[in-house]
Amino acid sequence: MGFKKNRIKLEDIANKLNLSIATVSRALDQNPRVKQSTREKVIQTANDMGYMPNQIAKSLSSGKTNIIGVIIPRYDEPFFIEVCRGIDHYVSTHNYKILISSSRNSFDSEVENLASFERGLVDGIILSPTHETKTFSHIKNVINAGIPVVLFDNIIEEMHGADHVLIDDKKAAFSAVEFFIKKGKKQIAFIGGAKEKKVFKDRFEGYKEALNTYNIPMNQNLILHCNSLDRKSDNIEINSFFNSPQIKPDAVFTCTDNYGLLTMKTLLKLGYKIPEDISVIGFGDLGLADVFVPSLTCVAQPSFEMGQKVAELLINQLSEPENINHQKKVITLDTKIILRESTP
Amino acid sequence: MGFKKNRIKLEDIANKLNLSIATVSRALDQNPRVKQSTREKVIQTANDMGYMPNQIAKSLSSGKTNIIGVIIPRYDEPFFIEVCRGIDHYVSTHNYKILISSSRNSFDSEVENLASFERGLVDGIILSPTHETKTFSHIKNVINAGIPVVLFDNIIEEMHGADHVLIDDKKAAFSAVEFFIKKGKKQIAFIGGAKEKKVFKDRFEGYKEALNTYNIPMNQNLILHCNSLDRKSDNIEINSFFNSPQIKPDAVFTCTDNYGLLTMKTLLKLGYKIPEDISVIGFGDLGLADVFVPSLTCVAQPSFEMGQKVAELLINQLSEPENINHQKKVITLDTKIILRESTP
DNA sequence: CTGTTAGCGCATTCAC
DNA sequence: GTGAATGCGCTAACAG
Repeated sequence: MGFKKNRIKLEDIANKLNLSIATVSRALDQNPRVKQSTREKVIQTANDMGYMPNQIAKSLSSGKTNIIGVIIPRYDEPFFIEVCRGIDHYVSTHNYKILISSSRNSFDSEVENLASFERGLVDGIILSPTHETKTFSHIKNVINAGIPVVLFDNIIEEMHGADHVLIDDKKAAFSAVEFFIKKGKKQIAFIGGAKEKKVFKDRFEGYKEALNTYNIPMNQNLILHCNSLDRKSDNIEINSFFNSPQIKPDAVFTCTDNYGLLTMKTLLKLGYKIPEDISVIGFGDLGLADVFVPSLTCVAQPSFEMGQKVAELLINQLSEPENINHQKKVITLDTKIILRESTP
Repeated sequence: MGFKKNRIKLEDIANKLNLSIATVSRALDQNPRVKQSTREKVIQTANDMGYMPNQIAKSLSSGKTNIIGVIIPRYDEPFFIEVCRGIDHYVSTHNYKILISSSRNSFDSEVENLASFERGLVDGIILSPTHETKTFSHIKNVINAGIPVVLFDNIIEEMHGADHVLIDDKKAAFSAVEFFIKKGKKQIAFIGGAKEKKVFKDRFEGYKEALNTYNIPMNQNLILHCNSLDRKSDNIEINSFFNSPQIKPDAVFTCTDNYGLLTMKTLLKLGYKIPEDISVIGFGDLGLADVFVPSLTCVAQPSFEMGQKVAELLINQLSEPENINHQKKVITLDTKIILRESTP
């Protein structure tokens, strides 16, 4: 039993003032059933003695910790950090804190993290599933255990049993490609990530649909699905893609900002002029899209807002009288294209 | 009193097996003082019944939460995220989790966050002080309350009462500027941030000392201390700095990667060739220093390692028999220059 | 090896 | 208005 020094507790205050613990507790709790003069005395002595309530004891007694658990696939992705900022921003005004952990893009780790949160440490959970996550039962279990879960990004059909927030990836990609087409582009390349990941699949769908809609034949040589997980390898893949002689795109739609920047880097090195010879659109609008020369036109994803929204959904569930028959909510946020120098 | 559904507890298992709660607890706890057959029965039933230990109850009883509180000045700075990754990496192997909160560069908020952690939620605290933080008493208080605190980055003298991890900012800046000088540069510009911030002050000292050492006169027109707090305003400041006609530097040392990238952006727009006309060195080596065209030479700061180290110091304190007369440790990590295209 | 008992610090019901 | 008693779920002495 490790004890934090000689912490002051309610009992100490009670003894000093010849009051009961209950009264001291009530006095500190804004409970009206206590004389004004007593309250003042209690508050005064509490301050003098340097009293700090024990959050753990409070939690055990009250059944709530005022902590929200957040599970993201990785830390080093500005998108997730922005979402976390949004979450933090919202919940902090409701007296909650967030406990962030990373699943490191591993399903097993996601399950582990959930289990750890289920041990009563958090009142609710916000989760962004990994691309390995194909099933929903681990999440369902937590919800059944009485802990609300709200999801964002990368949601698959099976998960529609929980509230979630996402953007319309297909539509967003469609509009970016449509933008190119309307500018007269014919050879539009697509650069995405691992095909198993829902968001990349959807964006690819949007790409295909745009081409279809405008009767532009799809060319497999203009399509790249990066499989690597770090930027260095991405760079290599993208490099060799554009170095292939068969490829002569006049526009590139990339599924992340990083892909967009790496694409521009590669193209510049190859002597292309952007946007004169070729245009590029990225996806996300975080990080340094606006710093690069030329700056990168992007599909802007409302990350911060997504965090706020997902937090709002969770807090709402937490303050509902009882989660009986909670009506599942799906929120789709809008994206928009931010025009910069990489497009005409 | 909000209750999590009908959670299985030790008592339920005990009842079902006609055992005492204590025995069940011991069986689940790897305690050797329990018959093998009993242990197996208990573990089996616990699994069958879907038992999840209540972390809060455990914490109250044991006096430790296995949570480390982390306070950083802001989320949207890759440096801090990297440090957090390092912390997480280290503590997760020691069965700890991290609770991150941001002081939003405000001293008051830092104090608040500390107080909140002092309420018994965390076993130890890792803190990176804001640049507003000029005093140490709020930290001292927490330490006196028996909660170990380890600091990193932006440490001032007064704080030497706590373990901390930092880099030698002055030396790092000195070596970068020395690098320029040895390449024959004479007009070396300095771009830093708010002068109140310790790290910027130290880097400026290093800059001055390098010039001094090599008998190069310092030119006030070549020095910029950015006062803004966001990238957009930084951009404006840097822009107007280089647009001033008096300025003709042949090299620029910047105190962050972002300043470095913004500087290159500005210079490229002005028609400079990098590194032919002018060289640039950034500081940090995070984010997209290697993606930019040209890629940015940097003083590399070992952020992830810093996180690991600071976590190690904290965990060590937590596992010491008693914090009696703990010998304060100061760890200085090495930096190195990563050569890229922005320098000859 | 197992059971009994007594906390951990606070909130809350029920008396007075 | 205030106090005494009970419980939150689990750990850890102390017995046996």
